[in-house]
Amino acid sequence: MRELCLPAGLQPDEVSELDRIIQKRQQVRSDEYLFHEGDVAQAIYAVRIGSFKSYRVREDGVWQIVGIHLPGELFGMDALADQHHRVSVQAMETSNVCALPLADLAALTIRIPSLGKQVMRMTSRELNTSYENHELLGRRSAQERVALFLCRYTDRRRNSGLKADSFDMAISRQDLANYLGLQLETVSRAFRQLKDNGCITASRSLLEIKNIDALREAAGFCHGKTDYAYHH
Amino acid sequence: MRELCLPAGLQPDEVSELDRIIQKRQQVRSDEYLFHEGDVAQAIYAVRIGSFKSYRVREDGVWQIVGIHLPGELFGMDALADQHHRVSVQAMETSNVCALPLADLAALTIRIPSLGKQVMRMTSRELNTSYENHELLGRRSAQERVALFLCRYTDRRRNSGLKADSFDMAISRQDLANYLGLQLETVSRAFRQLKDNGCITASRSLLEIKNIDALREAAGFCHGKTDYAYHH
DNA sequence: CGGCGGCTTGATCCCTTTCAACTGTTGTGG
DNA sequence: CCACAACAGTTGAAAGGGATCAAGCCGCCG
Repeated sequence: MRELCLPAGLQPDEVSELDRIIQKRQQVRSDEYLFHEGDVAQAIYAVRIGSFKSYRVREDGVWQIVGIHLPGELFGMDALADQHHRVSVQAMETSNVCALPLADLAALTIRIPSLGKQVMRMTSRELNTSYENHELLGRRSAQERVALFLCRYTDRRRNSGLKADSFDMAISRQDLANYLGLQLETVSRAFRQLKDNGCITASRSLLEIKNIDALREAAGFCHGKTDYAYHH
Repeated sequence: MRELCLPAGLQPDEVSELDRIIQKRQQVRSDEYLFHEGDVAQAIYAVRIGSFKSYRVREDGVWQIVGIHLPGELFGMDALADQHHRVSVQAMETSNVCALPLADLAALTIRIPSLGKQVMRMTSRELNTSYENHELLGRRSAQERVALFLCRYTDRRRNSGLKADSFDMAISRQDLANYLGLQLETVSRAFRQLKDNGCITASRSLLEIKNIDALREAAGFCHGKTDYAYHH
């Protein structure tokens, strides 16, 4: 956990205590599930390596990705309302997580109050991300959605300590389209336009940000920055 | 606070203690602000009477409503990540809220651990609502969006102890359209179709649910229920 | 009564979806 | 090691749904 977001704001001895209890680090292969919608919650999870998607499935089988989780981020807090998960979570690549069992969490929170606060902070952050997604889906063209997604995604990668200007997108076009409320063909066309404008280069999975300012412009920013600048 | 959701799960003496501290009940007129995006957070709020909208404003002045808050619900948790609000909140009608000052909250949470858990629960719930909104905006037609909104909205009214089959919509068509990622003309047309199908009757602000099953069908439900059945 | 704002209705246009064909990459088995 | 299958992504053409523009309606308040 040491290098992750969760312990931020804890005392060193508290981190040690946390470390002793959180021994559950699990390796997860691509496409493997951590839990399903409706499951009784066992734990919340911190991403160490890799990335995950949260999604909901309708009765008619249509699914909708509602969240993407990068290293240092927490997920599973959807179950804190009533102990039942309301999304399913699946790895998008070979990944590694820390599980923080809910049983332990309750006890720990009493001994280490700042831990509860930290979980609260991460949940609030996820809420804001979801609000931003609402805004993204609200009234934006296909190209804006894709460009804005890339802006935010690279910012989040940077926050997670990952390469942000040239990297391997673990997210398939299909998943990306789904997340952005578009068809995969539309996403493909948006990528083409962004390539033609010199904003990016992209092969199957390797993505390179060539001109971040042009990308921001395509995302509909007047000027200025993406507002992902949470200070740690 | 007594009749609200927040104290659920607290001991009677804890509720009394909470009651003593939460004296800040404020009356809010329609369109009045509680806080703005960027403000340093003073408190989180519980709706007692009325309703509120959360929204974000882009640099170019375009705004997007991302949340709606009914009696018994909490809002303002967007600021728990870094003490700064990331949405603005405005009353949609004459309303009444309890403010729970963050300064007090920290101290209280230590004395009453279940209070922290309760705030956590309500935040998780808001997160799920936002995920549901993502799903709503993702791949649904205009009519489905409006019908589904009405299903969820009436369910939430019921949970809040309000009349759910015939009531006054505090939300303007403009706001509703914005929330649902549509144009106001499109919402108007969706209403017309739902009226013609006998699902609802609607004048300027009075709304009546005439046939909930037909409404659910228009919302794209195969069968079954809206999944707002959080148990208190 | 008259005018304003919120809402409705109509006509046209445009962007995204849809359907379909094609390309290219990955990986597997002969 | 190559052939070929299978899959992910790209590109094109046509269709449809919502946006946009414009006009009209109606309830409300001065």
